[in-house]
Amino acid sequence: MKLSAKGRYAIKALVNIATNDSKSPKTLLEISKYQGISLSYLEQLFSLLRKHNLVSGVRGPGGGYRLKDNPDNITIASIIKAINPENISQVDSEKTDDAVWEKFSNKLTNYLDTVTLGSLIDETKTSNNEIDLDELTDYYRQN
Amino acid sequence: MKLSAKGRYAIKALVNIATNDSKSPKTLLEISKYQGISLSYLEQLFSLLRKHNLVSGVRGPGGGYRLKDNPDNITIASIIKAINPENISQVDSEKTDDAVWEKFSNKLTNYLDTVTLGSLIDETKTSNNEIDLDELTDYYRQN
DNA sequence: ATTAAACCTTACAATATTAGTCAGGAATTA
DNA sequence: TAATTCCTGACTAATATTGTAAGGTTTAAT
Repeated sequence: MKLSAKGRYAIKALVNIATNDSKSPKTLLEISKYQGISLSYLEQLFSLLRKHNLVSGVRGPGGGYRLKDNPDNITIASIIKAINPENISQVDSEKTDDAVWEKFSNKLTNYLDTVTLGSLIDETKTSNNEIDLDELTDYYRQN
Repeated sequence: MKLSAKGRYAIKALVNIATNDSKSPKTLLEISKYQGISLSYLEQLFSLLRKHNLVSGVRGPGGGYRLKDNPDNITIASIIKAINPENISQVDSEKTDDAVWEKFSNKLTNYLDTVTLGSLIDETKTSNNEIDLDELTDYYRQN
């Protein structure tokens, strides 16, 4: 479980996509401009995110990226796991005899499994394209 | 909020001290042998931990380190904060305009404020030098 | 056909972290 | 007083992180 700038970029980018009001998918170029990060770096990140089934890419003009699931179903733990290549399984198994760290790591992972993209999105901010049912109900009641 | 090997060493070392059964304080030499890490590196870590009032050193022969507080009162957040010099306040203030990351960081810090050293120590393992009150009560009830 | 975008690969470089050495103190107590 | 330990700071080498650059291929909309 590693928390670094890489993870921060990934989480921010995914929130960016999650809050995308447009019908068409979000391009990495837009995200790169918004976050002030190179397109190339984002491509590397999204290659991993795509391989781990968190996003799906749409090629060609008008293409871009969409989330593969509802923001409320995408956890921070799954994002961090996706971008952290844990190929070094030998090192990992060496470390697993460390009960203390394993216990903490488990606690943290369990927690990050409860934090979703949706929970990071400001609840008051509603999409332009979506209908707020409560507002609509209030409107009808008053008229 | 940075989670790295440095933090792992610090947390492990503090748990090591917390579970120290001996009357005398735990020496860094013992910890360095146990963890397979250099004494000098540990000294650097403990310099920070001491400055942040998490441990107190006892000098001279038979000296070593003790926790400054009960393991249940020492949080992971406070440990990580202690060993991560956040001198780079400019970078921090630049980043604070990032609502998403700030929200996540706050959530994580709040969580790590609830995880204590005590919660990482195996509950079943009781110190040799301490009296288990429940056991004592049971003993008296039976006799 | 042209274009915009994903998608892929490799190389490169700046910076940060990790892990440690070395050298010297200062304080404490057996 | 000598052993033990804390404490400090400077320095270094190896490695990992973080990111850019530069090329390409594939796909689909216009």
